Amino acid sequence: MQTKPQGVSARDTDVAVGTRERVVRAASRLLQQQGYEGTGIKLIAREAGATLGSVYHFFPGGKEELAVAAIHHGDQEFADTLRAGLDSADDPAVAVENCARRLASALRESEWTDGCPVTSTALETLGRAPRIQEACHAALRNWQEVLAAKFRECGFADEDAEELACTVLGALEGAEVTSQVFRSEQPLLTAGRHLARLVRSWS
Amino acid sequence: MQTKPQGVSARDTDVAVGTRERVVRAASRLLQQQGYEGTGIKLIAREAGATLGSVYHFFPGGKEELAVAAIHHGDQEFADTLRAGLDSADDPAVAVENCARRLASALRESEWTDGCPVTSTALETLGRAPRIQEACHAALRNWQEVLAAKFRECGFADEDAEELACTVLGALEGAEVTSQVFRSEQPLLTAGRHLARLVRSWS
DNA sequence: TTCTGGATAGATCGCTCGTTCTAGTGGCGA
DNA sequence: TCGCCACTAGAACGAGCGATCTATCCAGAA
Repeated sequence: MQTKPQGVSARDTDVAVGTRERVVRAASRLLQQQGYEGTGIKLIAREAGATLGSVYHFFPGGKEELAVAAIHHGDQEFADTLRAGLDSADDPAVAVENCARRLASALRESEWTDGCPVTSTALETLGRAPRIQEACHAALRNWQEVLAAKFRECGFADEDAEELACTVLGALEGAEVTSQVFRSEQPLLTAGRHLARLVRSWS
Repeated sequence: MQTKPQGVSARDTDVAVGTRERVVRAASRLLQQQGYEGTGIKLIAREAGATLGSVYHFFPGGKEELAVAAIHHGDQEFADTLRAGLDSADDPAVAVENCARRLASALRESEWTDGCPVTSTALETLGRAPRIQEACHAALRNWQEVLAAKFRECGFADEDAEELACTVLGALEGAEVTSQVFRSEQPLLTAGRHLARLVRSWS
């Protein structure tokens, strides 16, 4: 058990949350915003209200092990967001469009910084950090499965559901990047509308 | 005028190409593969068969100025790829699917490393390097315009063409990232098929 | 031939990186 | 009460970063 966190004014300080969890949350947020190479361990520790010693105590594998844990965290968080959006409507086309709308709102509210939690890290570490790649792969698979489950529930054949989930997730991610660069909700909202049209073309 | 490049065995060495161009090409490739923070100026110089002095001679603005030039280079290269793919068929749906196929082949042949030349850099520098963001923004706009022109040629209304171009580009980029992480052509090929279906839904 | 300035060359600077190391703290079971 | 151990704390290390600097090279103008 950690002693009480007496960090002064760190952004992720939360008295009810243990040091390890605070570090993972800070790492997840910073990786999302600045990527793997651009994020230093010392900054993560400072933002989490922890010290370097604590970070290496919980993650003896260093930066790579911490990144893997952070990606798993972002994985589950994004999956929850996705599920919440999909549950907002029975019709799969409407549900997908609602997902896009929610992502757009969240993006604008974060000043266009909080996009997909793994894209940046995944691209930077391609072919150079297998553990991290594996975590990113698992995250994408997980999100595709969340989408595929919704489509199957709505009567899509297994293969159609799987493939559609792959395309919808990819399109949402691509539109999210576009929205971030353009600093506009429009690309995500347009993608949502077009994806709804695509989904409807099966019925 | 530069003297003859006498770099020994650098990858981008090409006797017919000036030092500045070799540096830009190497920078573009490395930014694409490892992102902005992960790519050192010294490595760029080495890969280009140039020295640090030459790099700072041509790019007194340092790493940021070099990155902007590299992104403009990747911008035009990718636009050419896109145009070539779109010119391969009159039917816009077939053309888009062909684009996806070509991107998938190129990706596999590069061992899944050569994806979109700006995504990684764009995400890493969000809100922290305005010049670079501007270059990425211009690149995305340029590629969207290439797609929109094709759609207009094929009889789409201006607004439909613009919006469809936005979604198609985003979907291709997202599918490309997915293909890179999965080390498989399938996500790009599936996205191509679905995008063709979407395009056809207008006719 | 001499001069000039674009281009090359690489040593060097201050800084930050990821990591390691030792010391210290405090709650809890024996 | 004592000892243990999970945890905190931060100084220190070598390596590599981006950037600066001086020295040199060499084609073509004068």
